Amino acid sequence: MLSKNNSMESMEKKHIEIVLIEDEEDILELLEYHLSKEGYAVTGFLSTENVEQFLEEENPSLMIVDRNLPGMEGSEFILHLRRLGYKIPVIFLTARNQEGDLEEGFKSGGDDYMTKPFSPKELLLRAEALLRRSGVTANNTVRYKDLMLDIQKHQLFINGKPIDLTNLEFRLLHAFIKNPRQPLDRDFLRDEVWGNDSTTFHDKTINVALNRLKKKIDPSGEKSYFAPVWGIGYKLL
Amino acid sequence: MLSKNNSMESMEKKHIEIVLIEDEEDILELLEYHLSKEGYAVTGFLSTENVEQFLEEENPSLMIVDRNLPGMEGSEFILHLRRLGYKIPVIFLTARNQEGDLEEGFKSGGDDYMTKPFSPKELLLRAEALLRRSGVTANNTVRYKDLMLDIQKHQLFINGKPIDLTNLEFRLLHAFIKNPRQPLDRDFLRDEVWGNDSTTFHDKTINVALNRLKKKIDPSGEKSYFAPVWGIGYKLL
DNA sequence: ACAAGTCGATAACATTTTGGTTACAAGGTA
DNA sequence: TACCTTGTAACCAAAATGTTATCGACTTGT
Repeated sequence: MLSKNNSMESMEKKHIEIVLIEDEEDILELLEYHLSKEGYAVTGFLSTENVEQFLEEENPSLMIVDRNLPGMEGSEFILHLRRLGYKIPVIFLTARNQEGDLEEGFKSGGDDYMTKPFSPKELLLRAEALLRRSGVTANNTVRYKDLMLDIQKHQLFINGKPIDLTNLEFRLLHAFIKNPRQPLDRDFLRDEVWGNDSTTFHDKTINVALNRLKKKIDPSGEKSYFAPVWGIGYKLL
Repeated sequence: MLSKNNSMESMEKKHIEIVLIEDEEDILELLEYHLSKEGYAVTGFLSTENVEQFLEEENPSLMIVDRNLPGMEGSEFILHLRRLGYKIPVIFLTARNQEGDLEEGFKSGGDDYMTKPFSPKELLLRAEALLRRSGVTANNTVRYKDLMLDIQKHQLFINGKPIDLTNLEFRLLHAFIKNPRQPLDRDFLRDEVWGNDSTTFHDKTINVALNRLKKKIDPSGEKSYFAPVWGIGYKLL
């Protein structure tokens, strides 16, 4: 009964990303465990380092941040992010419990504030409430293997590294990622990527376009994302 | 100094309505006092009775509700309101501190939860944070990096230095600051900045307008706030 | 296995599309 | 009128995409 319920929740929340910043490793692991169990996709950090870079690539729905971090203070970091225009919901964690801290946390743009020790259950409830209130923004991304296509940003990431694609290349790759391992024939690609209106459509247009795409996402040719299907078209491996 | 600050805050928040439901009269009065002092328009109730009728007439921005009320339980009442489609933000108050209560409060649609005794200061901070997250913006400035847009004054500040913008330039920059790092396509900008009524809309209108904006906010071109997204539009970096 | 035919890969070149910039015109406002 | 704002047009540059040619690889029939 319980496990069934959990698996159902996993299904629902699978796409919700949460960022966790906490320098005490055991607490970080504990929270990661609880959040993952609920079906959230959790990414943990031991400091604010690298978090900003992460945010440029992903669009997490929530951040849970310790106030007391090595290097940059948690609230300082959030204030910094707010100044940069990030509106992501934030729950602060703190060992201290002085009103000044509380105020600093909220004033720097936090949405909620929990004082250690707290029950994981309460954190989950507060996270859920905050996500509900924020109107959980579904992450508009499509993934395949190490490829990640952010539709909104119109950007491809390979292992987190951004790769610039042209419009045509983007549509082409999108078509393949939507149908992985499927041979896509030339007619389908013409409709899907180019639009079926073109009366004159040269045979080799697709070849050349795919060739350019291949070179851009795998210049050394070591990964071989695509394979030709003779007489039909191509497929994404 | 303090009073001056308070009066300024009052000016800003004057129009924000808060509903308070609390059966202990002394607590009700205490909270009414603190909230009013901050400039909120507070309406207090000793029970859930009549609240629904009140909501039909007014649109308060926040409700602060005791869990333990005569007649109908606070969480039960909020659940009832949620079922009716009310999305108003809710902060629960409770004397008890058992996890079951907490869960019931959040599950019934509450946004935050405070256990008595609590400091009025913390309640104010939490109320403010929740209002901010709900989009009730008492302050009308938008920031992005070193850009600060004062909506009311219709003025841009760069590192505190005022820069005069034309109407069009202001709307354009506002659109971008509201969606930082996102490519905004030409159709979106036409709707958002120009208004979709225009039948004849030249291709280059946006180019020229953005060009003028770029020159005005960064004459030397060293900061590169904007980047073109080929075939799509532009984005604010 | 081999030859012919078909299709894909690739590179070079051509064309089209799109963005940047400037100058000028139309309209509004002090 | 003298400005200021905004739209329009013209031109150029850059980027993206299409076209063509050549080569090589696979398939098939004998």
